[in-house]
Amino acid sequence: MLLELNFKSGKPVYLQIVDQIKAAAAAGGLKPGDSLPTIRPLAEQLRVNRNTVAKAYAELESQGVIETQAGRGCFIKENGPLLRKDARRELVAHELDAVIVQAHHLQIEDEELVSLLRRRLDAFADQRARHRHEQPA
Amino acid sequence: MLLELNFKSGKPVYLQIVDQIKAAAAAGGLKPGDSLPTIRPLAEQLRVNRNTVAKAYAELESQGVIETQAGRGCFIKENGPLLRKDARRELVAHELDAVIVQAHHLQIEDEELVSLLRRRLDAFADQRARHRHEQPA
Amino acid sequence: MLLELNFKSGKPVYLQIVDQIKAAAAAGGLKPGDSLPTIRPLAEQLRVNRNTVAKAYAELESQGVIETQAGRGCFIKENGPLLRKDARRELVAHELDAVIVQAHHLQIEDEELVSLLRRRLDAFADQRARHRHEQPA
Amino acid sequence: MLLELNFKSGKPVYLQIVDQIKAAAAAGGLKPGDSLPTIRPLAEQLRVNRNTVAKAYAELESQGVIETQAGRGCFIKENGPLLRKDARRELVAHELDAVIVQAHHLQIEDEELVSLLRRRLDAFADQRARHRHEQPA
DNA sequence: GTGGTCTAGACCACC
DNA sequence: GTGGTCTAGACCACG
Repeated sequence: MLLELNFKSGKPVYLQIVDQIKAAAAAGGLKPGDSLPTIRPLAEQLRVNRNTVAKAYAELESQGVIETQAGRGCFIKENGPLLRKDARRELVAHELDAVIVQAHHLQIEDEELVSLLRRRLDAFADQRARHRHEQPA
Repeated sequence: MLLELNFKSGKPVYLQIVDQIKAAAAAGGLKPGDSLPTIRPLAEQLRVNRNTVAKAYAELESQGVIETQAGRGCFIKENGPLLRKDARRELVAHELDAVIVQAHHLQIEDEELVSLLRRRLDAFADQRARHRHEQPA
Repeated sequence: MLLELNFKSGKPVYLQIVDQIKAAAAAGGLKPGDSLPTIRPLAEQLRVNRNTVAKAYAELESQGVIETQAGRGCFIKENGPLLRKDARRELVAHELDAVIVQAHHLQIEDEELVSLLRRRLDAFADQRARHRHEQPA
Repeated sequence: MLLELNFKSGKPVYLQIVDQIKAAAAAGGLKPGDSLPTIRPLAEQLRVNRNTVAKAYAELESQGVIETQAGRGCFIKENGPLLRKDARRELVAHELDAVIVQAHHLQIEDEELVSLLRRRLDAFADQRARHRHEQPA
């Protein structure tokens, strides 16, 4: 688990933490049940205030990505599907629309966008496979 | 020129204006020399504070997309530097990664994501076709 | 909108705010679109730090009860059902179980519990009716 | 004497123990003079740190519910003040209100809530019947 | 004016 | 040791 922060990006630090942990979970680097680094040491390592990390973890918990047990630590959650399929698809569709607009600005053809998506999906799948291989549990 | 604002997206309103105008310029809806609506009527139409539109125009000018001629109005400039293909692809790839992570957390399969993308692309194409039909100009 | 805090209850202040606003919304005292008191004045009135109120509002937003528009204020949301029926029922069932256990301890018969629930539901319905009557919009 | 802990509820574990023992005492499941399980086996059975059970027992003693006799064990004391019916009903009514608010936000109809309560009551009754059958003691 | 982020430091409850 | 709450005060982006 390696987090990299960019203090100049304008993106809130706590959100950078949130997104990187979500990405690690999605890529298989963090599996359900895994424990996250505890707040204080992580804050120290990242040269950030304790509360900033705490806010990131709180956000992750409210998004249902992790589970925090006061006095024990924070853990990656088993993911139970809470939203109904339609709602989930709509959320993603909304994000896709933003990408499409952006791609259109940048004069990237529709078919190229699709193939780009396939390539990135493959990259993620590879990562997950590698993680499975490294820690066959 | 039709701007659509989303007040709930969290994305700053002035940036939505900036991006949509840039998009229209990139897509050919606005051509070099075309005049933009003046601040006051546009603000009224969008139900937005005049400062917000002014800020958007200022941002566009500082990015070299438009040119304001005091007392006359604002005009689209000759198009600025277009990024190299690789760079543009990388930008979009980065955005796609974020969507992929999100889709994974929402337990949406890879293939479903691809088909969702295709469907949204089709929807956009339809829209464009309809616009061309309405304003054959 | 009148909030009353109990600083000795052990219950976090920000949660007291959250619960009272949720209750007001459920009882009809706050309707979709209504604006909430802004953070700073409310904090002053409640003799609480600004951040405490902000945390309460953030929690309300993440629960989908309110909508915050930076620079404008916070508003009660139109409620769109996000979770699917099953999941919602399960959440409530879980809370009911806790009450049942408690009632059982206190030697309150099943039938009495049901009639107690009916009485409280009626009380809420009355409140809502009164609010509708006071502000027939 | 059957204790059920919920590690995810946010409610401190030691308080869950305290409340359930108080409840059992109030309901007559534990009578004055009855002995409580000793700390170590109970901690083992509940999969909890011994300190947690010890803290619960200390709390119970300080509340005058139990009495610890060094070297012998812990016993239920002559009963403290049993709450009047009204007071007990009010406690439960207060908890029901919280559930009603929650149900309202989840858009669950009043009648559905009542039927949900009935269903959960039945489930509990079934459980009790099964327990009686298994341990006819 | 609004809300949002971050820091710093104190205190608490829990395990 | 863990996470959670609250305070106080600074700075920023937005309208």
